[in-house]
Amino acid sequence: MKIGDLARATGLTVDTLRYYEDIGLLPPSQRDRSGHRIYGAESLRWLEFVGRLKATGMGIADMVRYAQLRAKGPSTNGERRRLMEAHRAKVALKIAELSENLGKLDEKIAWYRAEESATDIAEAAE
Amino acid sequence: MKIGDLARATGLTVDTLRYYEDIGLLPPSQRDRSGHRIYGAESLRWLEFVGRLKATGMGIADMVRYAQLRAKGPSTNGERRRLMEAHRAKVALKIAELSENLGKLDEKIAWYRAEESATDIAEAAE
DNA sequence: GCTTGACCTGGAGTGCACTCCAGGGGGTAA
DNA sequence: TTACCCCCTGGAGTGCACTCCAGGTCAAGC
Repeated sequence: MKIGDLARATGLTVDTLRYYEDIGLLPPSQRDRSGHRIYGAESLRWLEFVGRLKATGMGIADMVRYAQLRAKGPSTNGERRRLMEAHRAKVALKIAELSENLGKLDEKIAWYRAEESATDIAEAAE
Repeated sequence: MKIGDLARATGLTVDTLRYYEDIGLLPPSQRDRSGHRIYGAESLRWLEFVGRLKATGMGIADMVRYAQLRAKGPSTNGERRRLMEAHRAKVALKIAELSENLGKLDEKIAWYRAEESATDIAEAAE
């Protein structure tokens, strides 16, 4: 799989993939004899995982830290688990915050609806 | 209330408040005779609302749009309600996405725990 | 009367996460 | 063989949301 294929498969751009490699978020890939990057299925799986971390609000620096531990092998499992647990707690908090704010938004929308009804009635009475 | 008081009350910085005024997110305030900004309780309430929009991922440009409609008065109620409804839908989607990813994180954590248990057992057998 | 602290303005600088560009090479299809 | 598309590198540029700074005014406390 060449970089363009991986880009299509992940929804990222070719530029983003090269950027991820630069900063150490994507391990340096194999190259074919003309210097083009070649990727396997494991790159796709890793980027899907990275996408989930990103979707849950993890910053690049933290993801790179995780990637570095992963590159060191199974001896870092404990530390990686602790990172995931800490991140899980943040995500749970974020969900709680969003849910609370969703309630406030609903109140606001209900208020607007009530205002509009009041206006409609006032207009109907004219 | 002076700008420093409002900053303390909202948790924003003085710089951020002046920036919000510059871009039209905070209506221009009254000034005292030496040119210092003076705010009332309604500024605090507005900024709390803005904070909720921000916490739910609304960008500055959209918040400014909403602020402009608000400044135009009740005739824009319908449009403001529609903006809130559109935003509510995005927030609900975001919550669903986060919840799904929380599940995946839990699976990952469970996997690490299982690996660690396996390692413990192997070590105990040595 | 002088220092201190909060405030003012306009503009430059920061951090993040990309995104784009110039200048060049390689493989294949008409 | 020429046109086209994808790939390469190093480096500059972008958009967002602030954040900081220089140089200055003003009111209050010691």
